[in-house]
Amino acid sequence: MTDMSSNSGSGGGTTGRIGIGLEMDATHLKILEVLRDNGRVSVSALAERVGISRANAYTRFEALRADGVIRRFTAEIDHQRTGLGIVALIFVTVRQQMWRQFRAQLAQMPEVEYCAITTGQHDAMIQVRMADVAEVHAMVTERLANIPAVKATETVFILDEVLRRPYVLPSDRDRGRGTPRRPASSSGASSSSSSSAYSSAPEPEQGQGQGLPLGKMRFVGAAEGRAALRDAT
Amino acid sequence: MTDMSSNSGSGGGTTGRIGIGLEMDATHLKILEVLRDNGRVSVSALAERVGISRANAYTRFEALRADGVIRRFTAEIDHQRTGLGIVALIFVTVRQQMWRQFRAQLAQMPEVEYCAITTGQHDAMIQVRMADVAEVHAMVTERLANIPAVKATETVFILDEVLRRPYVLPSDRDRGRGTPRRPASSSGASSSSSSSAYSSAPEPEQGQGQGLPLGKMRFVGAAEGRAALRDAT
DNA sequence: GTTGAAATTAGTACGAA
DNA sequence: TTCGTACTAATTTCAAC
Repeated sequence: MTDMSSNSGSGGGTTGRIGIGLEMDATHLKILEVLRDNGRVSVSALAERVGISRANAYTRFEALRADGVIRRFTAEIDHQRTGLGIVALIFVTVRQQMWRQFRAQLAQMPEVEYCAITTGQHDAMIQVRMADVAEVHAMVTERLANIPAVKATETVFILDEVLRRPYVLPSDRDRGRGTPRRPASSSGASSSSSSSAYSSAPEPEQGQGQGLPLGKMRFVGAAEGRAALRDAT
Repeated sequence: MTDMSSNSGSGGGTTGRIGIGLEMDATHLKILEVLRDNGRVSVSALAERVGISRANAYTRFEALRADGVIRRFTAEIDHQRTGLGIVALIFVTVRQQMWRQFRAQLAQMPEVEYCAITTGQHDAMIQVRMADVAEVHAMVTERLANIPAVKATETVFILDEVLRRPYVLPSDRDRGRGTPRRPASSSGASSSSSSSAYSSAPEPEQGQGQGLPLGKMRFVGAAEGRAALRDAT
């Protein structure tokens, strides 16, 4: 369920083109904010909290839903309680031109909570939630390994989930600290946007000092990482 | 908001102890299933879909909420439409014994959607959602770099989010394929559980054949990865 | 885009199985 | 525990402003 491959005919999905058919004004964002914290509020209460009339709230609520800005409503649950307390990230290297098969196989695995195509050393990251560590091992070696599209995997375990917000909104950054970067509205993307591969090699462990801003930072592009995997792994 | 550090006094958060104060039977799981797909269903409709009386549905619904199995209800939104179409993963190496500070700084960053402490090469993974690539760059170099607890970062971009399920339930695996691993109920964890660090060095790029199940798989433990980072990076 | 009233539905409290 | 029913309170819908 919830197959998000709609925004990706073949490759680049995350290229911003916002506000198709619905102008995202401040009121709409405020509605989303309320709905993020409490997805079960009545539209009446929603109207009150946002500061608009009920009829207006109904109209906007339905518009957001119909336009697809709101995909669905869901419950956030405590996975410890349901017995799926082990979380793991599986980084997958996919054989080229077998993406379609990889995607198809993925849809058959209900224990996968999240899967994203990434730049960098690996091609995809999968997040799974399991009852214990042995199950993760079984999943990786028995199920993922049997997919021909999967060339290699690398698994790390999540020891603690520090932060888990339902989602981020453009209006959030205006609150955090005094860093309002963008007006958060209107049309096209701004400033520099060299689509995805963003590489800049760092100095190899120089200084190790306290607060050196740059130099310790790495933006791993697709080509660089894949070469490194071939040589060093 | 939504600080999940409650289940982690210091380190190991994801160690399963389920069903405290509430017996998770099949009915409860079915309720969660319905609520995952539609968090706004009325309790009446919920009762009908689960196959119990309304009174019972109210009781169980409230019990799940009060017991913390259901944390909150939220809306799933289309980030393209809100103007935050760029997603990035930032892998962070944290200076030892500066975790508390790292966590505190993280709470101050509203653009962070998810943060998990991981085993492997890095110490933590942060997921951010931004308007464009430049913003990610600014966030990493200007904000993360200024946190003394942050020793190094590695950023990859998400090209496409293939799958994004609200959450996984134990009952899901019984549907996917014929692999019902566990009865999904009752008390303690089972079988082998060597808490977290799970290491097993692979053959260094042998064969590269089509369907070799093992050997291509890597379980990266904490110690191994950190040593590799110190030497090779 | 807003307010007000009717119709419907949701939430609560009880007793019975 | 769970179910069924009746009562109360709220929400949604629809109208006119």
